[in-house]
Amino acid sequence: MDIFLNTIGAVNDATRVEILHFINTNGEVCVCDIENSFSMIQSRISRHLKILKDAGFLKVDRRGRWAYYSVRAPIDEFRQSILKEIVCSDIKIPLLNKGCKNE
Amino acid sequence: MDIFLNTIGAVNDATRVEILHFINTNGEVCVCDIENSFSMIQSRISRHLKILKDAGFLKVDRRGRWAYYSVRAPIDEFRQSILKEIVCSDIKIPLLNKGCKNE
DNA sequence: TTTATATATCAATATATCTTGATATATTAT
DNA sequence: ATAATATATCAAGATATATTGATATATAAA
Repeated sequence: MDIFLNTIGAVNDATRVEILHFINTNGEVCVCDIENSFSMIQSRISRHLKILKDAGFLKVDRRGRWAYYSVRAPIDEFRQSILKEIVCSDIKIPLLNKGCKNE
Repeated sequence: MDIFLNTIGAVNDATRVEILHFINTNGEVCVCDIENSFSMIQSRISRHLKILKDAGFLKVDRRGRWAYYSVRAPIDEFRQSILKEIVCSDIKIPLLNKGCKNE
């Protein structure tokens, strides 16, 4: 039950669904790209990324001072079906707007 | 987004997951059967059934003074995948304990 | 070593959701 | 018509979750 509710709880929030859809669409992005694209404060983004990662939807790859997030692969059938439903639900996401000052 | 979150929100609660699994396992049951099997007060059961029904997981059939709830059929692929995950998640449910005084 | 950038986490507040007990409505039996 | 049973809904309090602003840590550049 705990794992199920953790997975479901992660996508029970509009902000996280948008972020997940954004990463699924754009591939690997860093936190400041999301921050810049969504115009949200960094602590809010960071918190939601952690929840999505802990729920098994995202993985993170740290390189230099950046944390690159992407959809975990391979991903199990259930999480895949959630991602599919998000894609089919025609959810609006902003255009990718790179936010890093140096890279 | 609203429909997606409504569907997800319905199964983002341990009580509702158990009730849904219970109905999926036992077939058509009335509210007092659930009340009696789960030892929960009636208003709580009734509220959760409404949420599951409004989210497209359950249907209700009123006969006499009883309201019989069952899993909606046919059910779409996404809700089906959620039901499947609940079945696979080995969630504990009580035995069916009929609660109606007359029928 | 100092400064700027990137990210994570904490504490406080705001917001949403759940549980309970009371009440309302409907159906059936007496 | 009255009483019993079944179900739904509301208001109040309890609990959980989200947002913000502040702070901490780490990397890299100057």
